[in-house]
Amino acid sequence: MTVTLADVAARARVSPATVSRVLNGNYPVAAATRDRVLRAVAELDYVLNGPASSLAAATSDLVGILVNDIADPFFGIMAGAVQSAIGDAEGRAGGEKMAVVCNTGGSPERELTYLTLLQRQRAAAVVLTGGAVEDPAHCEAMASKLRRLADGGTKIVLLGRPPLPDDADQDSVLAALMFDNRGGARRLTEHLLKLGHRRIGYVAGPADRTTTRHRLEGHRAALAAAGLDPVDELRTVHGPYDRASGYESTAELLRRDPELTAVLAANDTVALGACAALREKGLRIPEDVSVAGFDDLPFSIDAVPALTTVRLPLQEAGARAGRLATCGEEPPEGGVATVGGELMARASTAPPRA
Amino acid sequence: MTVTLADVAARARVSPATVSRVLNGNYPVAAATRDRVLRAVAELDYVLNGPASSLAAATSDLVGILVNDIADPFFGIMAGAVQSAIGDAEGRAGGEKMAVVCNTGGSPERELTYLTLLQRQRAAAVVLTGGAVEDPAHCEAMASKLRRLADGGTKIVLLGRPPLPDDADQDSVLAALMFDNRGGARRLTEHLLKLGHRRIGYVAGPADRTTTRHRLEGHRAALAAAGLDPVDELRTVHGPYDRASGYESTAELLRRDPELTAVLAANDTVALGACAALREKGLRIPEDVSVAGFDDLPFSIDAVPALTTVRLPLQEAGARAGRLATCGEEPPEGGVATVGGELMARASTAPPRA
DNA sequence: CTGTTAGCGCATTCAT
DNA sequence: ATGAATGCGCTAACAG
Repeated sequence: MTVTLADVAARARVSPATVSRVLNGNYPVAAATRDRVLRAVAELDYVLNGPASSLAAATSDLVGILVNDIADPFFGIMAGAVQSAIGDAEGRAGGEKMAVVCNTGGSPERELTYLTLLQRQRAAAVVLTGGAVEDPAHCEAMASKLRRLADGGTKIVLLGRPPLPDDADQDSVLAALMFDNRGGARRLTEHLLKLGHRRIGYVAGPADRTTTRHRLEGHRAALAAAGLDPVDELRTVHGPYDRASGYESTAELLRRDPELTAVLAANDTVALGACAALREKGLRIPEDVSVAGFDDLPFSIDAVPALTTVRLPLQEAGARAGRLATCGEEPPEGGVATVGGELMARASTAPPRA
Repeated sequence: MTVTLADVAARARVSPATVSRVLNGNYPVAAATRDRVLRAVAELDYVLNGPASSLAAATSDLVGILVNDIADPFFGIMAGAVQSAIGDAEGRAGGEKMAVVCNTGGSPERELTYLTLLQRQRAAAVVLTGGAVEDPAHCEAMASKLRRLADGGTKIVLLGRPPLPDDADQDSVLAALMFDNRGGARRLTEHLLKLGHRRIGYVAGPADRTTTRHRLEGHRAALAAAGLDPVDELRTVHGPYDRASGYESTAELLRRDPELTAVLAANDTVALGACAALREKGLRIPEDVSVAGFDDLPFSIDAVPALTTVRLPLQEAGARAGRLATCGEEPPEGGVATVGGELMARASTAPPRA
């Protein structure tokens, strides 16, 4: 019923091995033979059996991309860039790697599950995007899972996530590309301080995420440098990285300190929710309250007023991660690189009212 | 080196067949034996070899989700919903299907390439999301590719895409869930007409997409019903489904007719670009020009003014597609179902100036 | 440059 | 309820 490589071989009057060789293109084959084989492939409408091929070769052309939230452009942009880089990397027809994105929904369990599934498929590489959960038990589980994946030949790349705490574990990852969340948040806060703000509320992400912690640390470092109380719990509220959290947390912040003159959000999406809450209270942005986000997602420039934020090179970093995963680029010194963010000062921030 | 099923069998003092049976859970096994096997699996840290398993069983647990643009939440939301539905569908541990999303970037070639890759993997199901390209050659190529996939046992579900033109081809797809793009666009235009608008510009999507065509048809149907020129080419501009297109096309529309009182955009993202262009020209929304989008993505309600649009049940439709793909739900009558959109009249539309 | 040979690791008959 | 035997379709030595 189904056409196999042997059928193609018979039709082209060559051995199965030869067919395999032209299909994989990694071995010299006479041009005439190759043509004959290719013609047979076309005539029989043959499609390679992936599982059989992976079984025999002990590797597959699958590359997994793990994301926390596929509906969030922050991840979508990175995933798209990784995928493009992986597709472009291959020259020969048929030699394409298949990049597949897996949506963990931010759940540690699903993250582990997907890694197991990818391990099962003998994935060629795995790119883990976004902040990691900092729970010790989960960290350990992840580290050992990654080590086993690496032992099985899977390349591991971290994108927007810090290297594993234990150096021995980190050895199993090819490279970690992290964003300068601390620096970005610090510059954002400094920008606000320079404008004259002293009562700044902070809508943070989920408490147990590295991204959340780093951004918060940067924010607090700037406050401390300005002689303000760096750990003013009154002015920090945690919540998910979504619009609703921005809305609710901002309302809460306002309740705690009605005199707030600025709200810093964990990311742009949260900032949008913050704006909505502020506006609903009759507060103008930036005249009454300044607002800033993080990431500079495409919609941020179209917010009204345009959102002050920190631009992260998601596209470039994603592409680089893709090249690293397919060995199209040398890993950075020590396997870790930090890519910076750029402060985009726009209309949503201004000096506080007098 | 790598632990195989045979190793587990040896450790558990049973035959490989028994191990296979407890792992797949589709065969009676004594509780005591099962425990012994599971313990051995845990102790040896065994992970099933996917390719080998797929080869022997002639099927895999991969489900492909094709999207036009993974960075666009329109697709992200659907993909996430499909993925959740697929994950939830499975009861037994280890029996998880692996949903993988493939980013075609809107390119017909990449769409075909991914389908071949999925065919190669003997995917259990494929969900094709978003509008289709209407080029006849590509349609034919797609139809034959889908038929071969279906012949190989892969379930095909169309999500937000019309059934294949040829009934014989459509037989190979399990179900087509389409959005009522025509009806939604028509209601949107009627809303504008009722407000008193007569000079309405339309920023359409790429010319060769079904979604584009249907939305445009709905718009024109409403115009015709109101006695206006339905095919006023002067007031229609095509472009990609992105912000830049909305920006540029709106500028063009304004150039053609500076007296425009409303701009209808192909989707919400495009509408945001349209707003930016309008604002830059010093035009107020909605006092000078009304604007409306389509889809009701999460950010639309936070636009200023809040965007009038048509809400599509992306989440629900995605979940349903996922259930259909995993046979967790009966296909609709005739294999085709249309899900409606809801007009969300918000602040970005108002009567034209007098 | 091409053919021959031997598994890759598992699911599945068929026995028992 | 369990074991033994067979082959899924392909790649990778090894010859020639």
